[in-house]
Amino acid sequence: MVKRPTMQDIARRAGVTKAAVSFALNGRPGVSEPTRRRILAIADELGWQPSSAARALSDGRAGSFGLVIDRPARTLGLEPFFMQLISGIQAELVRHTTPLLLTMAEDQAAEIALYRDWWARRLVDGVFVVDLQLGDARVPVLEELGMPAVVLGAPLGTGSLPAVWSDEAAAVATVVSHLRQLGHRRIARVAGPARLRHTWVRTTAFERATRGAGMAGRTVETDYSGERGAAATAELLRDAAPATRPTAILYDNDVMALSGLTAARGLGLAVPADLSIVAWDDSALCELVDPPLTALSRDIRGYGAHAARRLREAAGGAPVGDLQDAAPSLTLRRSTGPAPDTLGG
Amino acid sequence: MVKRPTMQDIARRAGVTKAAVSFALNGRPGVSEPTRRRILAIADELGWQPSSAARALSDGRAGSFGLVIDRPARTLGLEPFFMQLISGIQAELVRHTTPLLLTMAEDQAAEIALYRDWWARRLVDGVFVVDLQLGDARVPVLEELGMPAVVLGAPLGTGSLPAVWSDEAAAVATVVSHLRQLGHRRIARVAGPARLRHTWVRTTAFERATRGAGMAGRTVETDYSGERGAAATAELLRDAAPATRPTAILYDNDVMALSGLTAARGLGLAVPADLSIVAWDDSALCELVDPPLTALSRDIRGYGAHAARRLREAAGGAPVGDLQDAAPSLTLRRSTGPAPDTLGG
DNA sequence: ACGCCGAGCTGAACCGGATTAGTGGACGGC
DNA sequence: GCCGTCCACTAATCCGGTTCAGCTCGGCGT
Repeated sequence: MVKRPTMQDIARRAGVTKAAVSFALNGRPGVSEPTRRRILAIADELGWQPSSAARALSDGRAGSFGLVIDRPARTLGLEPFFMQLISGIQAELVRHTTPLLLTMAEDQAAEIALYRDWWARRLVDGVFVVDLQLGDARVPVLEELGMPAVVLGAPLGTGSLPAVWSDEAAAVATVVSHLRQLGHRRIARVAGPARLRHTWVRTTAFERATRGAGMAGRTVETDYSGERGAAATAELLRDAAPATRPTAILYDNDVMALSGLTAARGLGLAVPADLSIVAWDDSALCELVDPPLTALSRDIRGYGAHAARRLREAAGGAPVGDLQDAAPSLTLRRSTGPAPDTLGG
Repeated sequence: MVKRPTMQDIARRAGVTKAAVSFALNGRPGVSEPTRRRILAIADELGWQPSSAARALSDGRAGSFGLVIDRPARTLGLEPFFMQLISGIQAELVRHTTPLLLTMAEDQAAEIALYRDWWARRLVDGVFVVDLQLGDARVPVLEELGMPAVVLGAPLGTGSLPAVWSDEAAAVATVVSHLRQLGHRRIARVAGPARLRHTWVRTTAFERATRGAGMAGRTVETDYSGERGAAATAELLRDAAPATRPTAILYDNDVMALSGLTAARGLGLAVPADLSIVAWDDSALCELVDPPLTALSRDIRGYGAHAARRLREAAGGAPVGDLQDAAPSLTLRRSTGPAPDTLGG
C-alpha cells in the first residue's frame, strides 16, 4: 500500500504552494506558462490523480450519477433494454470519467428512500428515472429535494423534470397501419403493467389507432414476464372462434413475444399463417427464433447517451427542457404476414 | 436547494463541540448518556446524514465497490447472469448502504486503465473481477496496486486474489453422466470463448468426463452470441451422417441453447427425439420455449452476495481465502430424452 | 525618480467529517 | 483537607483539494 502523491507533494517538488499547483492543474490563470509546464511534468511523473473525496468535499458535488431499477431480478435479467441503456449512459459518462451508481430496489418506496439517502449524503449529483408510473410518487419527491433528475420516457406527469423520450404513439400507429395493410382486422396487444406511464401511452395510442382504422383492438395487461405473456396469449386465442379471435398480436417486450409464439404453437396455430406476431424492442432474441420476429427497433444506447448528457447539464444548473429522440422503427421479419382468410370467403 | 445540516449545526444546537457530536453519532465513549441522546435527537430532527465526501476524505476509504464488465453490449443484454449477479451483490451491499459502481469497458486494456484510475482517485475500495481469462492481465495489476479484489470464478490463475466459485467441473460430469444414462454416446458442447478461464475449466472437465465414459465428446468455440451458437450447431449437425453426428449438445449459455434449438429444427431434427439439448444457466428463457430446456441451475444471486461479503472483508484488511459455493444442479425438462437408435439395431 | 499596474505567486481559510491531546470539575481515598 | 483519578467534554489538527485576499516585484508612463 503505497502512499499516493498529493498536491502538497507536487508543490514541494516544484518549490511552490498548493495554490499554484491547483491553478496549474486546473488550467486557470495565476501561474506563468513555464511554471505550469514544470508542475504538470512533476504531476505526471508522480502519477498524481485528484482524490475524488477531497474534490467532492471542496466543491460540493459528488461527481457521479445514480440509477435505481425496481423490477424483480428474475424478469429484469431477461430485459436487454436495461443493459443497453446502461451501456449507452456509460458511453457518455466515461467521456468525463463520471461513474454511475447502479442499484436495484424492492419497490418504489425503497427507491424513494434511496434517493433521499443519496441526496442527503451527496453521493450523487443526480439520477436517471426509469419506468415512470401514472401519478408517480418519485416526481414530487425529487422536486422537493431539488435533486437533478432526467426522466426516461414520455413527458407526461414529469412535473418540472426534463424528459428524454421517443414517440411510442407513432410507433404503435405504424404497427397498426402495417397490419391493416396486410389485411388484419382484429389485432390484440399484450401489454406491460398498466400503472406504467409508457404502457398507458401505448395503450391509448393502440386504441385510437385501431378505432381509427375501424378495427377491433383489445389489450391484455401483464407484468412483462414470459409466463404472463403466454397466459395472456392463451386467453386471447383459446376460447375464440376463428372468426372472432385476433389475427395479430403486438407484445410490449420481446420475451413475451417469444412466449406468445410458443403458446400459439401449443394451440395448434401457425405463425404467421394463422397469427402474426410483433415484438417491442428488437433484441438479438428476435433473430434467434423461427420464424424471426418482426419488431419495433430503437436506438436504446443512443437514448441512454442523450439522457446522460441531459442529466449532466441539469446537474450543472442549466435549465433543460425535454428531448425527443427518434421514434422506434418497424423491422420486418417473418413473424408477420397476410391475415388468414377467416371470413370463409 | 436547501443547505444540509452538518455536525457543526448539531453541535451548536446542542451546545457542545463537533467532537462531542462525532462521539455521540458514532457510538463511541466520550459523552454521557443523556448528552448522547440529546445529540441523537437533534440529529434526527435536523435530518442529518454524514457527507460521504467528508467521511471518505477523513478516513481514507471510498465506501463503495466497483464492477467492470467488458463484453459487447449487444450480447450482454441477453445474459441474465449479469443482472442476477448485480442484484445479488446489491442485496448484500445495501445492508451497509454501500453503493456499487458499474461500468462497461471496451476491452481488457480499458478495464485495467479504469482500475488504475479508480484506485488512484480512491473512488472505490475494491472491485469484483468477472470473466477471468487464461493468464489474465488484470490479476498482476491488481496485486501490484494492492487493490482489494474478489474473483468470481475458479481459483486458478488468481494469484493472491480470493475467489468465489462453484464446481463447474462437477456440473459437467453430472450432465455427461445423465446423458450417458439416457443412452447417448456422442455428445458435443458449444462453448464460450476459449480464452475465458471458466470455458477452459468446462472444456477440460467435458473431455475428461466423455473420455472416461468412453464417449465421443467434441467442443466448438463461440462468442456466446446466438448467431455463433446457431452456426456451431449447424456445423455439428449438418454434414454428419446419423451414425456419427452428436445426439446431444451442451450449450454454455441459454441464449445459444435457444438458437441451437432453432437451428436443429431448421435442419429437420426433432428435440429431443433426434437431439437432446442442455443449457447452462437456467433463466426464464428456458421455460419459455417448446420444449422447455433442461438446464444447469445455480444460485447466481447467492453467488453475488457471497462475493460482496468477501470483498467487504478483503477491503477491511482481513486476509480472506477462496470460497466454494454449491455446484450447479441439473434441472430436467423436456429438451433431453433417450438417445435415438442410430445404430439401426 | 516616482507612482502605478498587473502578472505571478503566497498564505490562510474552507469544505465536513474523525481523531487526539488536553482541560476542568467532581468525586473518592487516606 | 489534600491529592489523584476518572469522566465529560473542548480545542486543535488532519484528510486533500479549491478559492480568495493580499503581497512582491518588474516594467511602464510621465
